Amino acid sequence: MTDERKLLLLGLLRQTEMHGYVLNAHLQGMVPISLKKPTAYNLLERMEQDGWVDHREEFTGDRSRKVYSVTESGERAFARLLREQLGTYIHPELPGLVSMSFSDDLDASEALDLLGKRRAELSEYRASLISDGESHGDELHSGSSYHVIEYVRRLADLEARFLDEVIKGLESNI
Amino acid sequence: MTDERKLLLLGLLRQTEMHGYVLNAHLQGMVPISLKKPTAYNLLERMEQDGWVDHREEFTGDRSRKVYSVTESGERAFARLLREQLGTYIHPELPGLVSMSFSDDLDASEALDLLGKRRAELSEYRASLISDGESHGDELHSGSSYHVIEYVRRLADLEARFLDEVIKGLESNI
DNA sequence: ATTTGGATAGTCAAAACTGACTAAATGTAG
DNA sequence: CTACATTTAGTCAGTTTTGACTATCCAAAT
Repeated sequence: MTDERKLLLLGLLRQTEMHGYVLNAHLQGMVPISLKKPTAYNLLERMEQDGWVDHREEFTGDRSRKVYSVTESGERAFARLLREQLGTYIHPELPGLVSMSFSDDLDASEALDLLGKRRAELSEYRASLISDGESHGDELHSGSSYHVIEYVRRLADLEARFLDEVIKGLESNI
Repeated sequence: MTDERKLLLLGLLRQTEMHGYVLNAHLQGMVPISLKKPTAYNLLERMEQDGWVDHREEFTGDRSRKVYSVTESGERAFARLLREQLGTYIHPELPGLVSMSFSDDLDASEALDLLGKRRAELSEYRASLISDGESHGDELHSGSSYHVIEYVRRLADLEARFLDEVIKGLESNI
């Protein structure tokens, strides 16, 4: 997923130049993709080597920070990556299904307990999506973002229904 | 996701001892999780170092293969991992959403083209799930597997609806 | 009998990712 | 004003993952 991460960084930097830490702040809690701090710094370095981004040193008081911005070449790379990725379907990995597949190796009552815990965690996550309401994530808010946010919600609901069905199935043969 | 991969390998080996290549055959096309050959070999090695699995050399004609099986300690590890993972919700990464979020940086007609291509690829994937019908993946077929398979289908349908909505949205403001 | 092509079995070097760490600046409670 | 916690900014070493490669075996075609 390197390319998707690069696209994300370029897309954010294109809107506002910023330094690594701010970028990171934007990334924490960004729903669709995970990009940890060290990865972000690493990608910035590599994109700088490729001439996609550029940085100037900024001094706040004594301390220097690297403020990154996108170059011409980076703009072209952004467009290319965007085209590439927009036109390609990649099907998501679904963590947690393996254990579910083996759940019959536990006795039903214990499996139920555990799935109940999982279900609670899912509810919590789902709730965090609701409470965000419209104010979610400031970034990525042009046009189709509404659809994206709605999609993330529906996916959570689908997961919930799925879990509930599995739980019901287990309950019936306890 | 190392732990989930380990759980998968242990779960398969518990059912039938086998050597790396067979394992790999089972893994290719297994829907929920991706586990490439070198990763599988690497995990087997590490789990052997931890005493979770064991192997004997088997000679077919001239050639030797390592046939792996799960040890006592591996059984315990399996149970522990299973409990851990069954009781934990991990929310999936959703590749492809970043580019969708930036789709407005292309003009609508081009974005539509590209999303059309993506949509076609999704359809193809969805169709491959249907055609598998009941015969899918032999492994992981106890109890809740029906739910898992059904869930994978519904997810694909949700993705399709989502894409269609985005496409419709773009069409309306072309 | 030999070449060709695919299935089988695995290895390795390189890339990608992240947990844990450092260290400076900035509050902030006493 | 000073000790302590928190935020800001970044680095690094280690683990994990994988693309690409090697090499053997078998079956069928030539």
